[in-house]
Amino acid sequence: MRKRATAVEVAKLAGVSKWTVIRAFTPGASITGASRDKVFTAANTLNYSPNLLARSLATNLTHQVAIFVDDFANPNTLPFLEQITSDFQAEGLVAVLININTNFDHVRALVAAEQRQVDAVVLIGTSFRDETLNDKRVAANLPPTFVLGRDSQVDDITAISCDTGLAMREICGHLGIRHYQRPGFMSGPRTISTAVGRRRGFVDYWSGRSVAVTELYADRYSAEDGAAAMRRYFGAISQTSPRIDLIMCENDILACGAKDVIVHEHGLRVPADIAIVGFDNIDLAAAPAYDLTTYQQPRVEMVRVVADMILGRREKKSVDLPGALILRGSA
Amino acid sequence: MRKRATAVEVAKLAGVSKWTVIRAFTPGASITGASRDKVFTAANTLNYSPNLLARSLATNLTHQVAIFVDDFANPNTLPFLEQITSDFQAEGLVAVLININTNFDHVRALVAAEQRQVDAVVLIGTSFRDETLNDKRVAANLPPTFVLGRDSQVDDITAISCDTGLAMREICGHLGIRHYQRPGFMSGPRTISTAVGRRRGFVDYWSGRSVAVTELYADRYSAEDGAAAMRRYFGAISQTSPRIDLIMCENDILACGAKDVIVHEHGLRVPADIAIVGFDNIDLAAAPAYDLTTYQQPRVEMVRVVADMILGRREKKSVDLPGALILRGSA
DNA sequence: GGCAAATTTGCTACCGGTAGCAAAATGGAT
DNA sequence: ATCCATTTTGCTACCGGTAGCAAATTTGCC
Repeated sequence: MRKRATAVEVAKLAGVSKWTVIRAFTPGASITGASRDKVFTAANTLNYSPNLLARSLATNLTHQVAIFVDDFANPNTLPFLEQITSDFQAEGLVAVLININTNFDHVRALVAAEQRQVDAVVLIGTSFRDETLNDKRVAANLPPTFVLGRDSQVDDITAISCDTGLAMREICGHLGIRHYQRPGFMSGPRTISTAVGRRRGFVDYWSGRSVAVTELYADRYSAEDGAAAMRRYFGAISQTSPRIDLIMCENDILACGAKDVIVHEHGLRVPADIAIVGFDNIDLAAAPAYDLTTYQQPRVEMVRVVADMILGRREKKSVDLPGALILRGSA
Repeated sequence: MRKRATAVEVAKLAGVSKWTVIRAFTPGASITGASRDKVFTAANTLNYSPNLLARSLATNLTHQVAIFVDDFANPNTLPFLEQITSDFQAEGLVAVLININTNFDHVRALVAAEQRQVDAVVLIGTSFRDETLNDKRVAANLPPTFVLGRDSQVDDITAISCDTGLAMREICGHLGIRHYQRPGFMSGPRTISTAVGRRRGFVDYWSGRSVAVTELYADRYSAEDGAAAMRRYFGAISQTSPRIDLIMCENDILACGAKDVIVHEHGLRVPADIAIVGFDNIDLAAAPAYDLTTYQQPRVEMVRVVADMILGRREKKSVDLPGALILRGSA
């Protein structure tokens, strides 16, 4: 790799001082058209553009945002990444993607993010344990931090999420009309608060009508784990007890796994024997094979809100945004 | 956000010079255990860790790698991102995710990457136009650049890909045994060279046996576009002409779209009426609803090779790595 | 043309590290 | 205790920008 030209070299070629070069590249700086032109032609021949590393060091602003993802199994992650990178780039921000896994825990990730002086941290993915957010080292010295698509119990962390209460009222309102009798809810790992929010909304609706909800738990958010949870349920119920006639899943990928087992392993009809509802509206949910009734998070708005908060155009304050019920054949 | 402590502040607290602090944080530096301890306790109370921005500026090494993605519709992107971030983080590298789209073209992306002084650029996703790789501005001043999962016609760009020739021989060998007669191949946009590689391998196999291959083209890599291409095919053939009995798709997501149309819109049986083969082995391909015979790219090895090349542990030279045929019910 | 005001340009100091040399401290042998 | 070799520590200069002040230049006005 050839060494990049610096402002000093451009200055020499253009016959000005390096500060004039800098000014030519600083919008709104005080500089005459003539010198700007001289600088630009020189910069062009040398293929110069300012070194953002040096700029960041001096300004204490990197325009880099760390995106923490711990849920690569969930296809919903990808459209969120697309939306984030696209919106951020339009604002001059760049996304540093950090994978939280067993080899690289949240503490290492936070240290890495801080060391690179990111302007903000955005957590996406549902599997963050609550303890993660409560970690002392987290609270200590953190750039502005946001969680997408789940609640935050931690003051310093701003949650931008889908209005779960509203979502569940809309979903259950629709289901109620269909007169389902024996609802079940499948959530992911028990410690995780997204689950809590969605499950609570669902359970509350039914307990308001004195109906108990059967609870299923998947180990992680993946189709296989959703299928496994469903199999455990079928294995546990006796022929005597009445089967659930409706399963609401915490997200689509669990719902897909559940549907695979319901249809292909038990030959049941959806929604006649068991209705299924998911959450997130992943691409797969629209496939004829799944045809899932689900709920679309307001992804575009959520990301815009985060961007606005990072750029200081909007107060950092947790918000719930309304999503949209997507009616399909499964419920 | 509280201001981070600097080496000078730690030095003051520890009663040493800032260079001693730096040395305490430099593996292999010449420093006594005693002063290292003093420094570490001081650093601990101040929550200090070195500013990597400043380090990068001084060393001309950022340990940041730009990942260019232009194919967020393809679910295969996500496991690649997972593998890359995971492997890179283990090596002390960090991934800067850059979304190439109509608002942010490859030239802007390259400028952004250069300005941030990334150590390398990795292109993933299939939709990069060949012109992208040939762009003059690209060749000019580029950090080491790699393409994952496709060929490179450009010398400066190292291609790490799945051995397409081998893959097609394995796939077609399996198909040949089943005695399919009228093969079709569905590829993505015509300009893209991944398609060329896979299609050529497939077409060559059949032309070796004097069988013509019907060619279908999808506009982009998504299930919808795969479905649309399939519909166009069904719309175009007359009842008289014999239908294809096998469709090989350039990747799984196209294959899924194709299967949806074949099964749900035309009521045909897979593989009895039409066999389907995909490529990539995305999660979805394993779902009972799709049950797709496909080909697994050697993702882990590919990413390790890229990491080795970036870190200078291996010569930068295009390689083809062997993948694995995944036999399922669709062919 | 002269002069004050406004604009443009150049300058020093700084962001927080690193490289590599010089000075100081330590250790071992006599 | 002395001397020399070795290790440790401190220092200057630098990476490529930015901030903000001072000097130089241009402009507007009479």
